Amino acid sequence: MTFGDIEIPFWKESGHLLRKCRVSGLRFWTRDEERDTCGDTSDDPYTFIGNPIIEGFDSRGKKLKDEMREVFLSFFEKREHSRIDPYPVIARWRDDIHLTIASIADFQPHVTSGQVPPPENPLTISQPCIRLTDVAAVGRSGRHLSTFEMMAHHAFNRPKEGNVIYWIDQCVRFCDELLVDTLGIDPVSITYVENPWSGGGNAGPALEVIVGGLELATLVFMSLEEDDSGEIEIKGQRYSEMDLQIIDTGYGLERFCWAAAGTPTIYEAIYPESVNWLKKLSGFDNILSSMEIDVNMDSLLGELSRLAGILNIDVGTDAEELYVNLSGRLSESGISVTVEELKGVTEPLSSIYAIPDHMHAICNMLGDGLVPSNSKAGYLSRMLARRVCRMKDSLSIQVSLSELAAHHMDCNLDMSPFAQSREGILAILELEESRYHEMLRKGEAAVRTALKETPKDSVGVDDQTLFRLSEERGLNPEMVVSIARGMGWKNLSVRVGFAADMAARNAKMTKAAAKARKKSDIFVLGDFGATSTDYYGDTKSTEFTAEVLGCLQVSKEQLSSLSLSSEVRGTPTHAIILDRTLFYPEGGGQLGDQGVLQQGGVSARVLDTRAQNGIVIHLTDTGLDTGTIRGEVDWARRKQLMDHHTAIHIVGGASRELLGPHVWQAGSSKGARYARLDITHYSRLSRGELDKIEDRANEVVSSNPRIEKILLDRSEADTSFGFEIYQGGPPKHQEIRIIKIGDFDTQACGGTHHDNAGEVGELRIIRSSQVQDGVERLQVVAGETSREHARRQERILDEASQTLGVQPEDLPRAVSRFFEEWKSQQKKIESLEAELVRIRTSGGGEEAVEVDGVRYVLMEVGGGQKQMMGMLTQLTRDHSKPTLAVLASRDGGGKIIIACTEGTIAADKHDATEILNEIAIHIEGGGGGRPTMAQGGGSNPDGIPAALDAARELLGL
RNA sequence: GGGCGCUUAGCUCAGCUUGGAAGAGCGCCUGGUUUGCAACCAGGCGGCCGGGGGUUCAAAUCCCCCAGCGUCCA
Repeated sequence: MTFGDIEIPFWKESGHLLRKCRVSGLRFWTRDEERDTCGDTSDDPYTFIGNPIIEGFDSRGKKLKDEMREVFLSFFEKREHSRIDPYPVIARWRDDIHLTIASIADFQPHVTSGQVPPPENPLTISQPCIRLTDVAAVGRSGRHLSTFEMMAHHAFNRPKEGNVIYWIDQCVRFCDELLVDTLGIDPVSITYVENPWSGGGNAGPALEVIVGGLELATLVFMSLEEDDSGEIEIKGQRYSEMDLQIIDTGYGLERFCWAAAGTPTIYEAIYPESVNWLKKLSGFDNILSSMEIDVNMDSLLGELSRLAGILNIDVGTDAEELYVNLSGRLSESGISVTVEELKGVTEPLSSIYAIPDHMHAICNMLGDGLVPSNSKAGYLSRMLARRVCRMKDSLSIQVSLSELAAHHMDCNLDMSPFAQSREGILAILELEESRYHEMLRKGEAAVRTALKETPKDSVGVDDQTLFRLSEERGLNPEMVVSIARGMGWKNLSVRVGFAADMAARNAKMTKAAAKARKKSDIFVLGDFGATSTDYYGDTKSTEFTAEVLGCLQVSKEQLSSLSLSSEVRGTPTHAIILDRTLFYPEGGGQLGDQGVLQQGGVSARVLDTRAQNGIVIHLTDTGLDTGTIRGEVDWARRKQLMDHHTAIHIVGGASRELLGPHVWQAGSSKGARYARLDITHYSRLSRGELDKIEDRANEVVSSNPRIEKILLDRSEADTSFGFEIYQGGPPKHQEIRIIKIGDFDTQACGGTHHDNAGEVGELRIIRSSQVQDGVERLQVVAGETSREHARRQERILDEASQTLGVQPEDLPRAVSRFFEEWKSQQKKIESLEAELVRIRTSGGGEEAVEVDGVRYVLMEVGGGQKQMMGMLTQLTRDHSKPTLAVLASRDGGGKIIIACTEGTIAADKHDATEILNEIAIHIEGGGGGRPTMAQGGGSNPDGIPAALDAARELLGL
């Protein structure tokens, strides 16, 4: 028996036969003696369209989903599974993915690695998931969705400890019983296909459950983990058995609904209200009747679904290519439509189908408190919102994005589990749509500029231009072409294959970027045990004795990878490891402690403190021997760090309270001199809003609530406080340290905090800036730093107002008056200079000599380059007086400008650049320009007369 | 997290590749034309070319840093 083969008693008991698929070559189990394909191949059409394979469900849409979900969950509840609530679609407990992509994602990595026990065992859940990898196929394929619910039953077994809930045989029995007995599916139509699964560091045998050409579920028996010395090899990676053996199943709720509804596409089964509404709004029926296609619509759509499912639409698949393909395949099935007709029907239809799917994803994401942004998870929601905007534009639908959302929430969503309010979602989407329109508006100018060199009758745009417009301006090729057509490039189109090339280009760039990424431990720490972290015991104690376990030299490479903060004074030479410490190592955005370690007569300054794998590293300026030391933490600095850290929690809580549940911590940093907090928010913050947050935060400080520090088990922390506690990022340990500031704010945090909020004293939000779209950075000072900040501000004001001789409160008015005066004086100087130029050049002067019809003016003048330019213009503008002018000034190291009247005999006879190059040596400089106008400068102003003499000589004057 | 782009007149943007007197359209002001409006004609006002450093005789233009804004990918 090879890996992936599944031999269980159930097969025999239930009359299943083992077959090998003649198309895919995979082994599968079936009750159908005649069957020779596994069910999920290009030879297995959907059989349920117009002919549901699951009976007894008359409803559609949300009601159908609710009923189907309930059947599933209660089925497993009756079989000893505990039902648990779904997790958010934003996977904030993980740092490797942004979105929840499967039910098992809820339990990765902490539960699946065995660190933390599952919340229930066995359990059943229906987890909303979002996957954007196939987003281009949504609406086109008839079955792809970006948002779906993965219904699941999970069991976590520890066979080595004799703790087995159930394994493969029982799992398949549950599945089969659900499909046949509860949902009434014809047992003969079910196939179980063996197809081992691997991903995310784990692997195991798996069964795909296929009915009517549709994969309804996947049963994964996760039993292996990556291990380079493991015995089992899958796809080039070696694996070994892991202690935890996990039943990981996934039943596609929407697919069950589709199979029960038998509609032409999955979208009509789950979003019927939205599809009908959008059809009406876009006048889709009129489009159809005007085309006079002689084909039954439902059978065309059913056929399209079937074919699209088989034709394997991937990201980057070219729509054009697909159409040609589809049209060909349709005619094989006896449906005759041209590519153009097909497009006319399916282009609008694919948008009508995709919009509700995308809205579902958007509402779920925003409901979980996500803020659209231009990076990370926020970007995903923006991308979907922009796709919807484009699609509704192409359908010429006159409703706003937020109206679409309102309709979607009314028909398809239960808003009660969400953190974000309905109004909040609508407000965010209105902003998103206005941003989209702003981008389009700016895009027009970008397209015009980019196509400047392109002839109006071109049929294509070069690839580079399209790549750039897409990456820099957010204009995809179709948008570029449609904008350009509106501006006169009537024949433009996107070349076939471009979309695929662009996807390939992105994939290549991503791959290159991923290669560059790498992170590793800075210090080699060998066998040192974890340091006892005594700083948690009493955050106020500063003196301790400890044993030196080791002392390492700090190398140059280590120093540079440490990237020390600017608050570190001096350069660490040694890394000292103790058995216990009161020095808090940099972590959770709080900088490391400083202080001294004393041993006998030797005193080592601790410049910074770090931690690596639980071992605290004291970075010092002197080495110490093994033995006892006495340590002292710099209390003034620690107090300031604690002030800032506690203040940041309070400001975060106040922001969330005042701005809304979408406010999450996106990063933070706490030093002794200042602290900053990055929060997610969808618009810039006004000073007024900052004041309100500051006031609220100070209110909390002065009400002086107790700050509790609670140690909890991971799963206990999750259930009692929710994911909101992970503001600082995904938890990394099984034991969670909770910082609870009265009833005001609760967060998981490893930092040092006061025991009472009042110890912060006072805090101020100095300013806010935007880190990226959707993330605001608040600069906070607290305690002594806050007072120091106020004093510094006053000093600045005093200094400035003394210089101007005004009272500080008059400063703004005085400054703007001075600025205005300065500008108008600049104007006056300019006009006076022009006047001077007129005077100096009007007479022609004694410097002017006329030879052979050319007037020569050589003179030394005062003033700068600009003034000389003005003179030259005066001298050489008059075509009736051909002139060669050489002006020189001692300004700034010496300047020479030479010009002749263009288009006259003066220009024919002389080359200004040549003359300049000949004479510039006298001022030790150089220069250049056009034959009719040259300018240069040098570093020897006293050479000016010599230069002018040289010019006279050169010109034979 | 990894890229790319933008910042020039009140507004929308050229100019930057290849350094050499800061531009266009719209708006605004004055005058003309018109019964009036719209339109048109002539003229004018309006610029720390985002900030700081560097290279250069010379920087809106080339290089570096900072700030603000936009955008793509994961």
